[in-house]
Amino acid sequence: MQAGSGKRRDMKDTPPVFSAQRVKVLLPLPLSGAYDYRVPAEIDIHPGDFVTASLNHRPMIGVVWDAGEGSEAQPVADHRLKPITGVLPAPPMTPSLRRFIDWVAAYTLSPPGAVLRMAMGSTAALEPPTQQAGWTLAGPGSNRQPRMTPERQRVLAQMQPGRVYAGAPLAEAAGVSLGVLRGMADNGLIRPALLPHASRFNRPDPEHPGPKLGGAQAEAAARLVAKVAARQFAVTLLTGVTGSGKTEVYLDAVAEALRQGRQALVLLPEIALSAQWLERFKARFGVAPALWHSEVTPRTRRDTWRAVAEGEAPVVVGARSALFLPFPDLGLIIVDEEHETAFKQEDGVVYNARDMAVVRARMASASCVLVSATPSLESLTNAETGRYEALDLPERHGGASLPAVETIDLRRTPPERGRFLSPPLIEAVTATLERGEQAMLFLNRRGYAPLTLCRHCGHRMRCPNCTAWLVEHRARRQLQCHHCGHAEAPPAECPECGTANSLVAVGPGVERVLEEAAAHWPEARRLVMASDTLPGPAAAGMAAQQIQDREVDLIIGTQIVAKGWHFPHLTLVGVVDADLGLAGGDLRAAERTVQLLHQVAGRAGRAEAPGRVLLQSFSPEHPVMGALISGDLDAFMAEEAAIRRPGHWPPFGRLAALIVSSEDEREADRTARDLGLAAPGGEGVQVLGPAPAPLALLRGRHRRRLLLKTRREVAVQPILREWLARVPVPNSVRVQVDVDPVSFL
DNA sequence: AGCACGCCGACT
DNA sequence: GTCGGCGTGCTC
Repeated sequence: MQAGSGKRRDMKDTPPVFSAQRVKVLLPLPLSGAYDYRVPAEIDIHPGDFVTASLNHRPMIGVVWDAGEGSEAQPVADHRLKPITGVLPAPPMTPSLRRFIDWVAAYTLSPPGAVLRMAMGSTAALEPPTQQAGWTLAGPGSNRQPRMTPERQRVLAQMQPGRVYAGAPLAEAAGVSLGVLRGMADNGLIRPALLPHASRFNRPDPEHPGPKLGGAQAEAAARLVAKVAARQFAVTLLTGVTGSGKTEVYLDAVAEALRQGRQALVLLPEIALSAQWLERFKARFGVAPALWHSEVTPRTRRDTWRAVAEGEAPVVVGARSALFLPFPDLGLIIVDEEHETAFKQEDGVVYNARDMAVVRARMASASCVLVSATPSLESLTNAETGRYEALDLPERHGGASLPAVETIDLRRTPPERGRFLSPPLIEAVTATLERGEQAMLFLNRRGYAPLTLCRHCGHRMRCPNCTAWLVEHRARRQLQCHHCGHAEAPPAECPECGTANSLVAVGPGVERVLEEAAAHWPEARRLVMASDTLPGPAAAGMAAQQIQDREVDLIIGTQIVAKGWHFPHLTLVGVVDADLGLAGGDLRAAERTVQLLHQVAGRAGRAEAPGRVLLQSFSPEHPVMGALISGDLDAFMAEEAAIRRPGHWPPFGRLAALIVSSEDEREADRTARDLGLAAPGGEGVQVLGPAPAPLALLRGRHRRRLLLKTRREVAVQPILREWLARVPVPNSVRVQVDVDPVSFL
């Protein structure tokens, strides 16, 4: 064929998917849409290609996007178009992922480029893979006769012709130093070579002998396997009490995805705390899966992204951002602990990974499984209406019984003054420790005390940047704000009235419970589990191991102890403040408290010994306590539904929040008021606010909230778009849109 | 996201 | 007189 103009003629003859000379390129920046670029004649372009082009005289990597339906209001004139400068040697982004990005952008009202940025992992991932240097046998051709030492012989014994070996493992296997290898190369015994594209991702073996599944488990697993084998979009809600073996059931579905030659993604709310989960995966498949979360190093990140795109990583376990990885053929998405609010991303693109997982599965014709012992009302409602299939595992695996839950009425049996453990709880812990069993005290509050107060003038130590008290961390001799980074040393005298030694700690945190525990049980080996005492996955995994190995008698922990750990020797859980999550006007406060405390309770008594759970409460008659005592969460959730349905609160209606924030309080107020005056209305549409956000001051920004509430059948996005377009927002003010808010802060 | 362009304080 | 502070605004 001819080159040059001939090539151009060929391109013009191809079906006009989009113009031969002009393509839309989406750049990973928060721009309003894709930009047009010129395609040079010598470059072959396809939708989804990763391309380089310059933006504002800077080289950028973007993705060739499909031609939009409507043209831009003012398209850039042909002669002003910049050219595409190259196509990167990476697998093109699949139509399924491109549609997903567009969908998420439209749903969350985010610029598509901001969503694309999440899907690009890092731009370094798009460069060709690095190749590692190694050694191979020199083979015939060298007629020299180098000296053959025992070291050198051991090296040669490790090597087969035609294979390339990495230096360090080879030297180690032969029991020699790297210098020996270098010397052998100098003598022509071996020569340097590039290692083949290293696959650091082992292929999990679906037929690896895993744990045997019981009757109900086997049945549920068969249902999930059938769904995956159908290669169609479907959503299943898998529920079952703690210890019923949900993980093993859905790992069977993962195995089926592997047999189908498709990929599987497992989303966990906090991957950093998943050491025990990974062990179960290895027990089932023989190898570890690929990991994806914010703490993965850039190098591994890049290799993982690449391996996913090339189909080399068949199973990925990750945090919510893994949802945007470039799977070429995704067959299954598992969302474990689907009720967890950690799936909601609150900054940048505000999205809920649990909900978006369903969307991604739909676009990939994949199966999606939502898993929880305490499912959200959203998912339960979807199961009830038949949108999701419901599968339930009713019993604890291996015949273990659920723990007995009781309340301790703090009005009748209060702790001693200035203490937080009531006599019945102290007695129960003592008895448990005397039997040689483990006990746990749960309090969802880090630090020593949530409030520091001047007993002389009543001054409270508060954060200069946020509407929040400073939390005392006594071990670090600090007062910390848990919302921004602010920390200061505890002052010797009250900053307000100047009285010395007048500041007192009010209320408990885990550190203070530890102090009290040390006084009651000085002999017990105590361990605090909180996000600030267990920095990172390794520390959390080690702590769990210590507990399993009975090197700890008493665990004192915040909510991280609720996260799916298996503590076989733990028989007593004491909840220091069961009322804690119920304060504040949050729509989901009761639901979340039940979920959290039920999960904590589930840590007790998993093995042979039955468990006992004691809830310290000032309102033991509260429905939340009733639900925990009876264990009938279904009835509790039905009651929640009955409360929310008449007012069209989620999931029986839709919500979107507007957070107006500015460093200038008056500007924030004015914009919030303008938005309120321009509020949309009509059938089934209501706007609440503006009102100061519960954190009216956060990181130095004044915040106001408006809430759009609509009937379920109303789409909120067009309403929001028109609303925001009507109101001018000054540059100093930011308006953040949160569709389906889960937090009311 | 960068990186320019733009108007007001302390230096050779 | 300039060097430079980072506030607004554009990038096909």
